[in-house]
Amino acid sequence: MLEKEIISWFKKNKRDLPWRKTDTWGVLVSEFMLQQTPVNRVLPVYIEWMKRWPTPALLAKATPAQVITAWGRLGYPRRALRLHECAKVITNEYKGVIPRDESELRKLPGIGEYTAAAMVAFAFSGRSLVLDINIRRLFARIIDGVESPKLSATKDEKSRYEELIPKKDPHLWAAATMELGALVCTSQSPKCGICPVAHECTWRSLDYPKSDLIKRTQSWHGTDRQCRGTVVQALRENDVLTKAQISQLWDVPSQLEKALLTLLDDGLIESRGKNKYSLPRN
DNA sequence: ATCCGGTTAT
DNA sequence: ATAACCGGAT
Repeated sequence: MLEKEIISWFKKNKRDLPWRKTDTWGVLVSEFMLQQTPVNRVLPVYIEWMKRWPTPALLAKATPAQVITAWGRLGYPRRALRLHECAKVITNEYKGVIPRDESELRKLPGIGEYTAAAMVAFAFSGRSLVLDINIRRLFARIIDGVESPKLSATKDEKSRYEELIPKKDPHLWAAATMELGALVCTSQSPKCGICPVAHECTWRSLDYPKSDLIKRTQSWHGTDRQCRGTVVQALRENDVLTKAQISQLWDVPSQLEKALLTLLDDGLIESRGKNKYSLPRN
């Protein structure tokens, strides 16, 4: 029985993560940070963040510059802005109370399909279909007998996995399958030797057929993303920078020009007078 | 040089 | 459906 084995494995082996013993706001902050960023990198930033802004109302009063700076080098700083916006909406339109309803959660900035489901499960101990890449990979293997899931979850995948959610403690099922996927059924060199359900894993029974899926690896050096990241980091470290100073940071002027425009457009930087830039101050 | 990860805009 | 969006670890 998958459910019993996975949940009992979870109870014995789960990591002691700070967002597993906090309030709904703490869970929300952690989910934003964990979108596209591994646990180890999130941990220190999360701790400081919650110390500084322990409620949505407090974060709502911060400036974008403070928020972007506190986000540090987690990557994709638009997430920091969205979390900030989210805190403002929760404060102003929900009286500071994070909604428990999945469709309400979906309306908030930065909360998509995954995060809404994760909040229902992890913040409210409710029933929802939580499908992150770890859970999808775990199910692909033990249920479907393939090494890797599709790029995005199909309707078929969703309806079949929906039926696996137990009536009792559905949130434990979400947490346990995610943890098993993250710690044991890893993408590279899965630890089948310590897997509580190795004996009923379809992929294993088939002798680990390889997926021929080509997973495009995103390049980094010399990309627009690296250029943007370089500019934002420089502005974390300097209140104001002239365009001349910023130009020193990147050797392809046209690319830098584009980065400045998109950063302005995203609200990640602002123009301060003629040819000067800073993080947004209000 | 490759790996790991959701949301949003088009 | 596809593209754009980060950066530390290995």
